[in-house]
Amino acid sequence: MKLDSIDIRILDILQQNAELQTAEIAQQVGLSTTPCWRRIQRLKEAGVITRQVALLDAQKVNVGVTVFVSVRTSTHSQEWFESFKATVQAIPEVVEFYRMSGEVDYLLRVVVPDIAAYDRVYKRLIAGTQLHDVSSSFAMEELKLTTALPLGYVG
Amino acid sequence: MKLDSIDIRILDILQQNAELQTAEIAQQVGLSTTPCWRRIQRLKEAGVITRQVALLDAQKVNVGVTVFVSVRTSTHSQEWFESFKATVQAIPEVVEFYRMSGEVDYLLRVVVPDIAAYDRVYKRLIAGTQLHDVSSSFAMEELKLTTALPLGYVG
DNA sequence: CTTGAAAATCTTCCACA
DNA sequence: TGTGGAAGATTTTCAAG
Repeated sequence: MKLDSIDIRILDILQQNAELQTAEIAQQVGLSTTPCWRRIQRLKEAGVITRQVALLDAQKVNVGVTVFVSVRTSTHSQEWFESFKATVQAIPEVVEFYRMSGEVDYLLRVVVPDIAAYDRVYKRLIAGTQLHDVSSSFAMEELKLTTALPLGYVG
Repeated sequence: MKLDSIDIRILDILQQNAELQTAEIAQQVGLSTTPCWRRIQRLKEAGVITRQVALLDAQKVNVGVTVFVSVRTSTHSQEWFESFKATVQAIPEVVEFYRMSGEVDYLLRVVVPDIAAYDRVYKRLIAGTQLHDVSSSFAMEELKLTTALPLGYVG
């Protein structure tokens, strides 16, 4: 799908705040509401906008601690991978999970209330699947965390 | 702020999909629309719900490549930190940025279209600030990535 | 908390330039 | 593409049980 500069501005706005009404967005991009509404519709249908969600304050829901977990494994069978993947995906404290290139095989971001809770997640991780090496790093300070993707590479 | 089990179910729903109308959410949690609407309002005012955003398809906006960047530094002055922080926060390709405990001082998640684009971000990172050691790992596969926080620790 | 309903606001779509 | 407006939904507020 082709996106012009107005589409990009609309996406930029919606990535910051999806509660704005169509008329207000239209005004900000210099359109009247109908064509703006049509563009947003098109962006959703094309799957550029995948969904709209509420973001919560991590402190206020008591998961203020972020831990990055690096996993190295020796087993590389498909069967093992499927089982490990399913285990990890089912843990709600794991909010990100990647297969990596380089030294580390997998990288996870885990959010928990405290170290004790992390330890329980850790035990759940290593239970069941053979992991060669698991190393945890704690985030001391969150300097930036955004869901807004950069839009400079579109088109 | 105290959250009961109905609030938690409402948050769970809104974390998945913030487009649902109040009446539908009310039905799902077994309430009529008025009290459900009031709860959502309260959750926003209390700052539990911080905002509502549109999520985009990373492939479709041409930033399908995720890179994790580990930064080690020798300079630890406040002045240096402020300057580094400002530099990094201003780079839109950096979507996450943490100060870490342990071996690595900072960890960044960067999204770009390809390796060449990453190299430009990399150069921008090391320009200006003295970095002792910068190591990049590429994500080969995104196994899980969610904005939904676990709600098992509330209350 | 529930129901029911009124008022204000938005979204959605139509006809037309 | 764009504009303006009509029709239909929704949100938001209120009174009363």
